[in-house]
Amino acid sequence: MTALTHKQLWETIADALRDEILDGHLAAGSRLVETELAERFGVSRGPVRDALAELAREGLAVDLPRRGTFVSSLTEADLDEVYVIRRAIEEAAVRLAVERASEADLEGLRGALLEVEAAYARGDLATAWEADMSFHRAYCRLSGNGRLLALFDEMASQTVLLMRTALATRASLGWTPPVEYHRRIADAIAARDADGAAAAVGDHYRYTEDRLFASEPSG
Amino acid sequence: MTALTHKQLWETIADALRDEILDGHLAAGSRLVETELAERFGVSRGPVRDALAELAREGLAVDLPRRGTFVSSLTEADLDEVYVIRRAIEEAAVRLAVERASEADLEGLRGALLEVEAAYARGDLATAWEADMSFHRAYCRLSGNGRLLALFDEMASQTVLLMRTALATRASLGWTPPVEYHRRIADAIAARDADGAAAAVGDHYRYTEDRLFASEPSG
DNA sequence: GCGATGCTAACTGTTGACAATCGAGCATGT
DNA sequence: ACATGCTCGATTGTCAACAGTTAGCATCGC
Repeated sequence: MTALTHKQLWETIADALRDEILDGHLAAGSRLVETELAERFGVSRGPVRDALAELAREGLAVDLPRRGTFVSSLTEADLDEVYVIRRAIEEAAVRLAVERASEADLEGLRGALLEVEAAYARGDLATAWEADMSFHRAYCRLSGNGRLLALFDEMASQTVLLMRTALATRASLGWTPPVEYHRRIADAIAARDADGAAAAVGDHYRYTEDRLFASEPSG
Repeated sequence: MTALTHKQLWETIADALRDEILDGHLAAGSRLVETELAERFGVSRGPVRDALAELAREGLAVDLPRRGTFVSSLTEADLDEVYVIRRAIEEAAVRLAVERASEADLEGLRGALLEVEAAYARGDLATAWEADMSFHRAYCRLSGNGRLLALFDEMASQTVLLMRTALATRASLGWTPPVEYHRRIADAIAARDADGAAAAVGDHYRYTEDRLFASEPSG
């Protein structure tokens, strides 16, 4: 807690609180008192205030006016909501990407795809997840729609957020990398096949949601 | 500027600034100095700070760390971006609405539709616009996806925001109410026809975007 | 004359204190 | 015993001042 070069102070506070909430150290419904937190972090209430606002924006906390801020509980339904939105915006994204992507863009997309496959192949789940997200982000960027990309980023962070809750165990159980879907998406974009790309994205998410929600991993 | 019962102080400040920006009194690129604004509104820098953060979230201003806040310029491209996203999430919304809507829900949807048509019929553009938005919001609510609804609300406010800029004149020129599309959407949902509903939403937005962007309103 | 360096002014990020507001608990009246 | 009103404590919303940083400019050296 010493250096803190430039990375907005309240951002680091938000990170710390986010970790505590997701790790279960702060139970759902707990009160987040500005004064307490300010003292605990050794700062004033200003940055704490901003951090709480950020958490509220992310859905991790809820702010009752004149009452205080409380940590909200996240369930599987939340993750389902996020996936529905991701599917919708990514289908739109690939349709635009098909029209706008240059050859260099397509090359970059293939590169991202290879990274995902390589990471999965050598069993490096951590980087595989990151590369996975980067791949999705890549074609969202190719859409040329800044707001769409920002939206994806928001939903992506929500995804990793929700994955870190109780769902984490369950999600990691029956997980099989959706690499083939990724390849289908990339190929369809390269072939300038909008419908095919959108369908591939749809199949990707149907597959993922089935893995996560449909059946209990009781075997 | 006296009463201000409870409606968050910074919200009224944000409203005032938003108006000034959209009315052109604050040119794009202008600096929004916290101290100045605080003095102008007769408050401290705290609420002003929150108001500027809100404007930044809305995309009306951009915040450079340690530099200040500047009003950003909005173009037709922004409105196009918003419509792309609205179409994507509303297509997803109607698909969900088809599965979840009760008979009472469908009745409410038809009611909203009638309000839109009535307002358009008697030439009351102002309420027609509001009713129009309410209709769209209605089926987004029926999706049962809270995040999706929140997203729609955000995009809806962005729409009215962008409509108030220079686009306002242009938009109001060649405008023809897309009532038939509304009816198609409502009917498809009532018929539990997911593909039809999504297609209707798609056609609606294709029509709207054509009206707005495709051709200059040069007669 | 031109580039680098140090200064200055302005603005943001942060701080600790003050005031307004809300909920809980208690006293009081019925 | 129950409802009602009041007071008190706790907590947020707000404020004015301080410190750190950045951009712009003048000065100095080459």
